[in-house]
This record gives sequence, structure tokens and C-alpha cells, in this order.
Amino acid sequence: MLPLERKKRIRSLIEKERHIKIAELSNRFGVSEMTIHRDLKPLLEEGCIAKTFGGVAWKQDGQEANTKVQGCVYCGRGYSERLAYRLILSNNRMETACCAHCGLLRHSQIGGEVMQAICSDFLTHTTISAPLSWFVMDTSVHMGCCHPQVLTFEWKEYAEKFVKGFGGHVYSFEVAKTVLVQKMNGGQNNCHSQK
Amino acid sequence: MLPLERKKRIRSLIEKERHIKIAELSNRFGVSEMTIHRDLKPLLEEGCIAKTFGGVAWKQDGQEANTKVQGCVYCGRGYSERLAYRLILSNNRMETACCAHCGLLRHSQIGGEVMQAICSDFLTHTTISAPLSWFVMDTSVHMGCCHPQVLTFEWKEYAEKFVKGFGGHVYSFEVAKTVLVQKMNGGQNNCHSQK
DNA sequence: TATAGATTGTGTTATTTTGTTATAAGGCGA
DNA sequence: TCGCCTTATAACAAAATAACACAATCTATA
Repeated sequence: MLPLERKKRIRSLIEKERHIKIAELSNRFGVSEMTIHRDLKPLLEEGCIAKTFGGVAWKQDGQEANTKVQGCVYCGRGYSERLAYRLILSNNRMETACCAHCGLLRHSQIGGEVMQAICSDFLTHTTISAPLSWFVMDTSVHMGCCHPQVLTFEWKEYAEKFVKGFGGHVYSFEVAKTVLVQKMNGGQNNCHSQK
Repeated sequence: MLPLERKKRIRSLIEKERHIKIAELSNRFGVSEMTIHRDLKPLLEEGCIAKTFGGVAWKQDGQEANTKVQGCVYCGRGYSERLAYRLILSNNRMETACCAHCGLLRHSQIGGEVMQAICSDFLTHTTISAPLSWFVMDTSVHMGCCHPQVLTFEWKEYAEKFVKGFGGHVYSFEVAKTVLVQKMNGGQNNCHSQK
């Protein structure tokens, strides 16, 4: 078996069994324990498993998120839960973008791999499905994340009411993606807090 | 079984059974009592269990005390950081209200003792001084906290823009307190999610 | 074929875990 | 309160495991 294949299988085995001994992995794959330790090293650094004495344990996503606050998958910036845009991919991995701006761009980039996309209603913070959300751009409220700014709303009616007060335009998911890409190509290539 | 896995199981076992003998745990997991004692040590320090002579007992309140999110000082309900209204008193104690509704009422109640009052801008979540904030009531957006609902804004301009879209009225701090008390006395005495 | 790089196994040392023994302390009946 | 039994704690030794260094093996490429 190729090393890479072994590593993949080890990963899925841990994910499935939750806890497993190094010795058992060594037996199962017919390699020395030292090799198993070496195979586990990248997984450990990635943060999806934890070593215990004598074995490994799968780290739940919740824990992972707690211990490791990674940056936005698109711009690398830190993010808050409030504006975050999450992409659940076909390989069961999750990517987090700092805001809908980066989320929509990333979504456009890797569209085929995305199984689910979720974001948060700007007013109520309810979790919503991105493709069903409404997106507001060019508004006068600035959250200081990325530019051009994109705010997300659960209901079209509320997005429109928001625009009535604070200006801007309301877009559906597909249109928002197109418009955003156009805006980004229209000379404003920088992401963060640019006017 | 891996040590970590055993520790987890011991924890959930105690939580489930409420109290259990050390000897039984020793039997159940096939390790010496000394090992069980060692496994219990971190749980003990964490405060979620209590040792009795010969056994352990689950401490309900102990754990709650550690992780405890206290309720609103006025209505007792749990609160989110987003809507919370905090009162710093002259004796250096801090009180937290679940939202501006309860915060303003509490503020009116113990006015003299309050040194500082802080809340959060509804749009940006910036922390702001309550007496300098602008308060929106009777709007069509409902956050599901207390009724009559009060939203807080850093800038009057933004509060007005919000009202333009979502309806309602903008009040300064002093006026908001008065209006709220009037509304509460006008027959709508209940606090939570009442229409 | 020769060579560089990657992968793997082995032996050694350091660390962690566990059980045993000895000692201290708590519970309980007389 | 005293004495007896049970349980808790501490110290030590043994076993299991991790980490490291180095050598051997394998793979790809010129």
C-alpha cells in the first residue's frame, strides 16, 4: 500500500472509530509504530486528531473550532461568528470565510465542491442557507470587514427595508455572486477595508 | 482501553449514575483503585464531582457554578452578548441585563448607584455608553427578547435610517427611560416576548 | 547504473502510566 | 473515646509508550 493511501485510511479509520491504539494501527497496516507516529504527525498539526498516551482520538469539530481559530479561507483575516460564511465541502471538510464578501468569492471559485453554504442573518443572527439568503451591497453601514461589503439577510422584505433606510441594493444569491465578481474585477481588487 | 477514553467514560458514568464507588469503577474498568483516584483528580479540580469516603458524587451546581452564565438582573432570563446592557455600580459590582429593555428599567430603578452603563450598537456591535446611545422602539424587527423591545444605536443618524426602513421611533437615553416606564405602566407589564 | 530524496525499521533514551507497598486518615460500633 | 476496619495518599518500581538518531530500503530520474 502506498504511504499516501495508508495515511488516508488511517484518517478515516480514526474518524470512524473515534479512539484507536497506535499498536492496533501498526498491526492493521503492517508497518512499525514509528511509521504510524510519522503518519499521524500531519493530522496532529492539522488539529483534527489528538494524541493520547498509547493512541489517538478524533477531535470533534466543536473542539477544533475552539482551540484553533483559523483565518478566513479567502483573505486569511480573522473572523467573527457574526459575519462568518461557512462552506461545507463534499469531502466533509469545512471552510470559513470572514464575511459574505469572501464567502461568495470562494463559493464561486470552488463551486462544484460545495455541498452546503451557511451564513447568519445580519439583524437576528439566525443561521441561514446562503443560496436562500438575500445579499445587500453598497449600503452606508460599514462593518469594517471586506470591501465591497456584502450583508446577508434571511428575508427579502427585511433586506429591502434595510436598504430603504441605509441605502444599497438587494441581490439574490446567484446575482450577488455575479455582481461581486464584476465589482472585484472593476478595479477594486483589494479586499480589506478599502474604499 | 485508552486512558483518555476511560477518563471520559468515568465522567459520563458518574454524571449518569449520580454517585458511584471507587471500587466499582476499579472493577468496571479493570484497573487499580489508585488509577481511578488519579483519573478523578482532574474532575475534582474542575469541580464537577465531589469525593466521599469510598466513592464519588456528581456535583450538579458545582459545574454550573464554573461555567455559569448568570441571568438578566431584571428578568432573570439568559442573555447574549449582543443585546446585553451592563451596569457598573458604585461598589464596583457589575450587573448585566439581557437587553436595553431590562437595562433601562434597572437603570431607572437604581439610578444613583450606577457609575457606568454600557451596551452594544445594534448594527456594528461596538460597545457604547448607554447615556450617549440612541434607542429605537416600536420597530418591526423583533429579536425575541423583551417587550416592548428597545434597540440601541451609536449614532442618531443610523437609528433614524433604521427607523426609515423598519419603522419605530428614536429616543435619547433620558427620553427612552421615561417612555419605557410609561409603556410598562400602560398595561403591558410583562416582560418577555409579549405582544 | 549511479545518485539524490523519500520512506521505513531498529535501537536507545526519555516520558507517561500503572500497580504495589507503606503510611496516614476517615468512618463506625462498642 | 478507643480500637478496628476501610479508604486515601505518597513514594517507588515496573511496564508501556513516545521521541529521536541513524541505517537500510525503496523510487525516480539523469
